[in-house]
Amino acid sequence: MLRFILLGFLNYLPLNGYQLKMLIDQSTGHFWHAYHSQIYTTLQALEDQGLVTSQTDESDDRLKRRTYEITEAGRAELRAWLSKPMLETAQIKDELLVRVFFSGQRDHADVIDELRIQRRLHQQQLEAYMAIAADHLLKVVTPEAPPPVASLKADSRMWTATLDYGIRYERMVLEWIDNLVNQLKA
Amino acid sequence: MLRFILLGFLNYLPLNGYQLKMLIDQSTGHFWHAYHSQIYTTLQALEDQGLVTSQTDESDDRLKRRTYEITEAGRAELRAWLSKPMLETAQIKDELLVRVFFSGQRDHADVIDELRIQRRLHQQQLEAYMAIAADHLLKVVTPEAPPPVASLKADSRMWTATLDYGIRYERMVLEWIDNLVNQLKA
DNA sequence: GAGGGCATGTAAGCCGTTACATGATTTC
DNA sequence: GAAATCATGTAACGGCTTACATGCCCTC
Repeated sequence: MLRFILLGFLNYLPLNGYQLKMLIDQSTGHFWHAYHSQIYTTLQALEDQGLVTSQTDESDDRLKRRTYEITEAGRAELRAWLSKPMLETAQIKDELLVRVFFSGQRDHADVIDELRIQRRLHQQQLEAYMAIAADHLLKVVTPEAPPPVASLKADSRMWTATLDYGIRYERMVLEWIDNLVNQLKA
Repeated sequence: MLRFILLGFLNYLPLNGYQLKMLIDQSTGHFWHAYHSQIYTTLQALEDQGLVTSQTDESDDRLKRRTYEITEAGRAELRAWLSKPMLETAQIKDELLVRVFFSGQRDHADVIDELRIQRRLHQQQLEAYMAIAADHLLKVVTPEAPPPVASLKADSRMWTATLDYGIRYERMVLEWIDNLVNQLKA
């Protein structure tokens, strides 16, 4: 999965591993996070498969900075992946729900405490999402240059859609927690 | 994680691997699924650690049926896990969101088609959740006997809470998809 | 006797997590 | 000169997925 995220970003412009990590943390990481270790190894794998090329920037400094560029094969791979629609839904994996499921015999007060911790965290996440301006992402991808791709507007709309998902998700969780806490207090 | 799910169920009553698989599929599997291969190997690991014991039923047939029972150490392990509250939120991992994120350059019609497939699947899941009566789970766990644990009522409430989560989640996703489809059509 | 449900296992491989490890540049 | 940020890697491990493999029992 991460391979497609990397190809997806490199499809916009050449980037190094560190920049990819930053981009992911601020965008796709909210629904598919990755550690830098995995990013570097996956980039290596993509290069071995000829889907990206890399070059060390010798020009301006002695920093071992490696910039990755997508190849035509890489773009084809990305397009092929996108063209095959998902036919199942994503599986939820949420430890909190497992904990709640088996919390029947726990002290209600303890369960409520835990739910309140979660509530605070989700509240923070909601606020973080709402603070992200829609065009913020545009700025991240294109620091001080005009868009390298013709219509980043269509992309921007999709980015906003995933942000919208995050907001709806966090609101839903907050409502669920509030509802459950109230029930447990009664 | 699966270890705690297994301990959680075995904390109610002794079960074999197959029964655990069935129970998971119908309950916790909605937020933490598991393949039978992992269930059997994890049960073996739990036994090696003295958290469960097993015995082959020789009594009535030649079927190699192995029933697992939780030990006192197992109950302690489960209690210890439950008593330590989660301090982070679960990470979402949703391929659909990754796909949407990078779908800016795709044909809108194709994206809409894909979203409609997802809509149908989520609609079905929502209906499945709503069809599950709250006491259904009670029946699954205690087929034709009185509850082995004093108050399964408290547990039942928690099970219902996770089911409620599922319903809220599916509704949220449906609304998000409808909203996005409408936007893409405009 | 064919198919579906009951029942249990092994093994390879992939992906992701955690930890270890290093070093330059920039800012206070 | 200390701390934060930029920048890149390796390695061990654990958990999950996929595939392979087997065999009984019951119903049609």
